[in-house]
Amino acid sequence: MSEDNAPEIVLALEIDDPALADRLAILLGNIAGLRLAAPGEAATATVMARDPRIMPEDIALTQRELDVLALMAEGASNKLIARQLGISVHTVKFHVGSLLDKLDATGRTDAVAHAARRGVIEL
Amino acid sequence: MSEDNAPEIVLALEIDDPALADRLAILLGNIAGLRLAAPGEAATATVMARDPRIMPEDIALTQRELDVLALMAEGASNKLIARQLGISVHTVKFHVGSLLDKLDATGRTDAVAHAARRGVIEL
DNA sequence: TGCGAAACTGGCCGGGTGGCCAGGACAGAC
DNA sequence: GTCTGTCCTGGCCACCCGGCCAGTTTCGCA
Repeated sequence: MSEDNAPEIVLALEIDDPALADRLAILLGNIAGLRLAAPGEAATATVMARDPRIMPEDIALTQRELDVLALMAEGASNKLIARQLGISVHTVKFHVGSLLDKLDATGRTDAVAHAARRGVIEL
Repeated sequence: MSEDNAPEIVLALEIDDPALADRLAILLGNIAGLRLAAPGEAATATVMARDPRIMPEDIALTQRELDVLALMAEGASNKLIARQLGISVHTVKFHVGSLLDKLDATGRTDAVAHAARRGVIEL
């Protein structure tokens, strides 16, 4: 047992392609000393599709949207963002609306999560 | 088609920690349908070390709080979380309140960002 | 057996959020 | 000129969120 100071390795799958993710999950599912991370669980290592994150430069966010997004990620409210950027709350809402649209998110929390996943912002 | 519609999966290891890389190489080395990439070879997916980010033994979150947190990270509303977990909205709010407190966050967006930063959840 | 922690539920309410409508200023491309 | 896109602003409104009060049950542990 001297060897077993090594704890189980927990692998997180971060793969968009469902087919590939499935195959990997099956292949990696039954290996002693290794298991897949439960959703939301902290992992030892991550399996990612080739080309970590920065896939395309798609999403095309404007500078102002990036400003707003960054502050959103800090947990700032619309009012605070408005004050920070020197614009009105209405304008902030406008940008937030655009972000929800472009990031295909249902709310600001979802927007930040999506953006982080895609590498648009760094948490 | 005996051999498959499913081509071999090639995994690249990008892990700095030699001990961990070794263990993974051994574990992943003998799995049918999967092999490790030769140096420089194009891979299907990559295994990366999780950011050494501050790992938390600290932040003691209860199982229920983790459930709620995971759903929050998906952008779910309190109502949706309640339905998902089969509990009332009030209870969800109760757990969210605890999370904001424990994670030192000002709102749910901030809570998810903090949790992700600290490795409590995977985005 | 009592005690605390965790989980759960309710009501109430001020303020935040997001969707909708409308508009204007200003740049660059056609 | 016209047109398109970005950025900016306003009002209105239904809904959501987070914080406050209160309570119950269930569980393990001392």
